[in-house]
Amino acid sequence: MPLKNTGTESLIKETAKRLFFAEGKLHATTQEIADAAGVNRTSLHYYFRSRDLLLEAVFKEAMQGLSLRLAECMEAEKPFKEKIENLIEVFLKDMIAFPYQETFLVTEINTLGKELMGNIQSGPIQTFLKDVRTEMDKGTLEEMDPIHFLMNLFSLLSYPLIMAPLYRQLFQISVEDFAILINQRKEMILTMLFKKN
Amino acid sequence: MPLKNTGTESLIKETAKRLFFAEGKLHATTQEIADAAGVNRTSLHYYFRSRDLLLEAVFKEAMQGLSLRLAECMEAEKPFKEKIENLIEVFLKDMIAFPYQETFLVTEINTLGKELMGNIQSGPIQTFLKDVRTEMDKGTLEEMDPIHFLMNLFSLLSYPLIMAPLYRQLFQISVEDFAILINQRKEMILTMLFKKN
DNA sequence: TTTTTATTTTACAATTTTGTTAAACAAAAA
DNA sequence: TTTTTGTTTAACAAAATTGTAAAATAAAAA
Repeated sequence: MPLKNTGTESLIKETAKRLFFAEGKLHATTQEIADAAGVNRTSLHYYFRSRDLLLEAVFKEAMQGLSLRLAECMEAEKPFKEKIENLIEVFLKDMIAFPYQETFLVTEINTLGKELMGNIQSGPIQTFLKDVRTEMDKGTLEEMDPIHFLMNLFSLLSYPLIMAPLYRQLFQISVEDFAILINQRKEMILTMLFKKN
Repeated sequence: MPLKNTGTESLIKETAKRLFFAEGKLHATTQEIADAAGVNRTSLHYYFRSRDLLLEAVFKEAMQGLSLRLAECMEAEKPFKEKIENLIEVFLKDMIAFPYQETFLVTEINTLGKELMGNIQSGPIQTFLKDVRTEMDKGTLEEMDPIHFLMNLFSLLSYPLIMAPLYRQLFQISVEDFAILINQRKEMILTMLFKKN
């Protein structure tokens, strides 16, 4: 079964991801995607049959990637604090490259429905939540529902990057100065999350 | 000049806001908006001329509202900590009602361009940033760029509500349990932001 | 080489979405 | 009452977007 595999299929998918996740063009048309990929729009139908199926493929891959990244960070064989440090680095890097990935996921869930996401491994997260609880018992973390701890972590990580265009206006700062601020956030988040003493 | 003022114009605008901001239907069509409002689609053109102009109206009003809410919270005649408490209450309430408002604003900025938002009063924010700096000098707040403090505040406030559909899956919790968690966040955010001693 | 097969493109069709024109309607003014 | 004016609707037109069929192309297989 000889596939020529010109790479067009993944080119289209990656281009769609770039438009959706990196550039925030959440309602990009098939034409816009094809143009950005430098291919004929019909190729998009050849490989994905319809726009909806392309979106579904993009959605599922993103979901799977997120799930995998989470699991890898959470199951790493490291002391708790190092795990968190690594997690911050990994997700900060991802958010800088693809700030609108999560936004895409949520809005697609809202429109296409939640059936799409069966791919989530909730196991690693549940065990990690227990690790968080253990740390709280040890006294290294403030007492709270472990879910709050994780939500706080991802809030502090993601939100500023998602809302960058808005906050640059509100705070009247340049793209460069904003980038500097973002680079300071890893350390800052760590001091926010862990107890001082 | 007697206007009959049947309220249709604002009905359309409020319905659009509901779809965009509350239900997260970020690509609602004019037909969907008209149907949701229970009016003929042509009325939408009668009052707003085009879809883009309706979006522009919605965008500008939301931006103005946000700016106003911010200014009112920040300029209030209260001790700093009470200001923050009030701000959390105000914005948490708003985020519960309209979780996708900020998402809408950012994605529209990305597509329609940044020309739209001239309406922002940056003055109140700038003076408030100085207040934050003063509090840090007093020692009630952790030392950091005041912009970080504000970004942290809004991150912790907004992000969990924006990403609720995603996080409910990741954490495997029901809508009800999630709502309970959200209700705990005001107190939790306060203890995260202010120094313990 | 010819044949086969996967891929790409062209041309066209169908559907969806938006926008316009003119008529119908309803309430206040004359 | 009739007239006027603002509002709503119906019917139609235009544009944008998606989808399909078949032809052209190019690379591997025979």
